[in-house]
This record gives sequence, C-alpha cells and structure tokens, in this order.
Amino acid sequence: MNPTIFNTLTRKKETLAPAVAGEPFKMYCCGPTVYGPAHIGNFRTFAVQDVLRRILEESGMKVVHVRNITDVDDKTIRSSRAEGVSLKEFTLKWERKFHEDCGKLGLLVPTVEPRATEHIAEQIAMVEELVKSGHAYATPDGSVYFKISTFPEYGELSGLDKSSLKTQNVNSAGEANSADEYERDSVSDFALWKGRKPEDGDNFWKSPWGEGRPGWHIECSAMAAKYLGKSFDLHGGGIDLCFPHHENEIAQSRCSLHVDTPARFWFHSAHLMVEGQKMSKSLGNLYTLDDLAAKGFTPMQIRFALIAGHYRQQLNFTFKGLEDAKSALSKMQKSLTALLDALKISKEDFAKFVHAGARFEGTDFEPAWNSLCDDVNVPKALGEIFSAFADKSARKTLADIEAFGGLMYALGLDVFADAHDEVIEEAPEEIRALAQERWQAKKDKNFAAADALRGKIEAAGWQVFDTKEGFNLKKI
RNA sequence: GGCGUGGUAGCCAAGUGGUAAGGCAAGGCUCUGCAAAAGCUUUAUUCGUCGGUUCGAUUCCGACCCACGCCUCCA
Repeated sequence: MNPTIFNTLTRKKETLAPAVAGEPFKMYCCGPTVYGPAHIGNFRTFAVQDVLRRILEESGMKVVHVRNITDVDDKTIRSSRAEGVSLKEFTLKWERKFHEDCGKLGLLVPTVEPRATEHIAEQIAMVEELVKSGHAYATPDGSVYFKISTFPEYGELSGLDKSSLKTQNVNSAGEANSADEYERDSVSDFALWKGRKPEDGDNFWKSPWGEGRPGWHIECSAMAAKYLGKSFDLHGGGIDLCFPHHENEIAQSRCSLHVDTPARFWFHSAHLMVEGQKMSKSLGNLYTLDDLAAKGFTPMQIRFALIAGHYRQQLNFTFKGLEDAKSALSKMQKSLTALLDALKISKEDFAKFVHAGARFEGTDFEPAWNSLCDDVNVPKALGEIFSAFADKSARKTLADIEAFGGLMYALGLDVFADAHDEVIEEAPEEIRALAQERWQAKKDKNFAAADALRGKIEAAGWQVFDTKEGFNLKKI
C-alpha cells in the first residue's frame, strides 16, 4: 500500500511516490536555527517528519532526506556576539545539542544536513540569477530583494492574496512594518541578501552587491537544489513556514531554476499548544527535552506524546498527556512481552524485526499499517495496534510479530527502551534492613508490625512490594 | 478585516450517510493477610447550538455560538 499525505499545495490527499519510478524519494525538511536548545514544539515537527520518512521506507522506498542547519541569521549573530564567541563556535555548540536530542528521540539521521554558512556561494549564484532575470533588485544599502510583482503565482501555497499582502502595513502584533527601512519597492518584497550592518560584527561575506549575508529564505532553495535537484518530491516544515518561508522558496526556486515547482508535495505539521496555551517565552512553557527529563519523563514517552495526535491537528501538550503516553507505552510493552513469551521469541530476536520492508498483508496489524499510510494517521494506527493486541480470538503468529516490528520501525518506537534504561537503584543498607524486618514480621503473620514497617520505609522514600519468594524495593 | 482549522465521554483522540475505534483516568471482580503489580470487566441512546435535505446525519447543507491558527519573530 502506498502512503498518502495531505498536500498543502493542492489541498488534497495524494499518493506518495518518487517522480521517476525506481529513483529514491527526495524530501527536504526545514531544519532548526541553532541559537539555543530546541523545544518540544520544534521536535513535534521533526518527529512527524521522521515518522513520514519511516513510513516511506517501510513501504519500500529509498529516501534521501535533507534537513538544513540554519547557522546564520539575526538571532544567531546577536546571541553569539552577546556571548563574545564566534558565530561558528556558538552555532556548533547548539547544533551538537540538537543532534544529541534528536538521537534521544530516535530521529533518523538525515542523509545530508547542510549548513547555510557552507553554501554561501550557491545562495549568491541563485540571487545573481534572480537579478539577471529581472525578479530581484539591489538597493543602495547593498541588499537585494525579490520583486513579488514579477511572480504572479505568489501566494498559491498559502492561499493568501498577494494584493492584500502588498497593502499590509501592520503586522499581527499591531506593529508597523517598516516599509522604508530597506528601501523596498513594495512592503511584501523580501530580502534575498542583506547588506552588511554594524550589528553584524565580522559576520559577513563578499558578494556582487558588496559585503553582507544571505536573507532568511534563500538558503533552503539553494541547498535543496544542490542536494535534491531543481525539482524534488516533498518539502516539509511547521505550518508557520507555509507563509512566508515556503511561499518565498517557491518564488525563488521557480524564478531562478525555471522549473514548474521545486517540490511536488508540501507537508506541513500543526503547532503545539502547552497546557492549552500557545508556547511562548513569557508564559515559561517552552519546554526542552532536558526540562522534561528533569521531571522524570523519558525521550520515548515524549516521542509517543508528540506523535500520538494527528499531525495536521493542533496538539495540546500536557503533563497529563505525558503520563498517558507513559502508561500507554507500558501497556504496549506488556502486550508485546506476553506475545513474545507465548511464541518463545526473545526480545533480541524481536529487535531484528524492527526494520523497513515488513509484510503486513493478512496480519492482525494490517489495519494499523493502512492507517499510517492514510495521511500518517498515527492516532488511528495506535488504536488499531491496541485493538489487535486485545483481540484474543485471532491467534498471533510469527508473521504478526514481524508486522508489529515493522510498525515499531515506522513509528520509531522502542517499547523496551525505558525498560533498558531503567536503572534498578539499589536501596541503601538501612532500608533493606527495614524491609527484611518487615518480611520476617509478615512471615510471622504479625501484619500490624509489617504494615508499620512499610509505612516507615515509604516515609524514607522507598516502596516495598511483595513477590512470591521475597520483596522488591523501588524508589518513589 | 482577509484566509484557514477545530468543537466527539472526566481527560486525550479516531471515525462513518445506517446507528460511536483506541489510550488515560475511574468503578467492579480475580489474585493478595492487606497493598503494589498483573489479569478480567464496566463506563457516550450520544458526537457545540438551532434549522434543512434524507427512510435514516455525529457524518451532507445553512445559520449561529465558542476555541484556535496564519496574514513577513516562530517548528
């Protein structure tokens, strides 16, 4: 079954396949601006893209996945200068942190992860072509702007009316857009190249228009074209990038590369709310992986929570939701363990089934796979996974286990991850002595004393629970 | 103002012109001295409101109410 997605460009659900049969599926996803730790909102988008890539691979396609690193912009320059370190040193630090977090969340490493600063020449070449073909103009301050009036299709992706953009003089925050700051012909013309300013410090490059740096949008167009060709299969990003970023990319790529469209499919994921509110610094709800780890949540639980809602639906990220994810993951682990035991398959052998290319036809997990192929419907697929486990009438076979392994690959879930990572903390000597004392009291049927001792142990921060031949201690 | 999305049980969340998946939580039962854990099980006459189309609508149409997103900071 071929996967489908909702294509923002056509506003229809469409079947995904490479443009040319037999070629890899080429996808470009807008990556992070590395000026600080990425938050869960960023990771929702990357996790959804990761699931999409895994579904494509699971369905038998080879995927070339390009995700850029934006290592030059206002924020990176400002922050690096504030810290008194070079832009390179600053961005590399946050790039490493980003990669570390991606690894924890089980995100597959992109095929290519190009940095904007290492593709200045490509960006300049693209801007030059735009100037040459009359789609861009330079201003006296050494900047270059894209002239939107030369591109009638502008606004096609986001459905925004170009004429209204032109007259837009106030942004959503009610602030006046500084129309004359850069001497633009039109307020909606966007920067391809920014002339050097004092606050850029020593972060500038030479160009035909003088010293400066690339604009926000040109890097993606240039790098996508370099690594995936003038026209590739899919372009993804958060919904906020639909306009203006992707709209601008389309304008740049079409006008400089002279193609019908840079990407056939456009894939946008909805934003995240936190406890019912928009994420923002002022509300203090911009959680990072480290913030959540400090509260005791594991990356796998976070991944589950991030993908458990449909990607085109705004997700309300809550601590309750994280607890739910934890329980659901644990239930999945128990169900799988019982199944593996019944079929005498070890966890190690099961791990070998977690790969691309599983067969789903005729298995109990076929409905779940079909749901994933239907516009990445993860919530439906999860429901069908639990239903399949609950259905005892169908006796599971090795084929079912293999299919489940395929689903785990597609979702990027490792149900045993937290079990592996869980450190069985050894209780201190005095706690163990108390527990031993309680065990003896219990054996002597002195239950009042046993319960009193349990209270003492719990007060000390440990929980005791009995097994057939003894007791276990767990830190609360 | 323009464009767009959504309102389904206590919470999260699928779904369909033919009578509501799943997860969490909660209750009951089994097990246990009691717990914990585990297993089994129960829980929406109803899908924002009001109309319309239809044999039949949560699903289609219209109006309204509410929430949210984008309209050059944002994943």
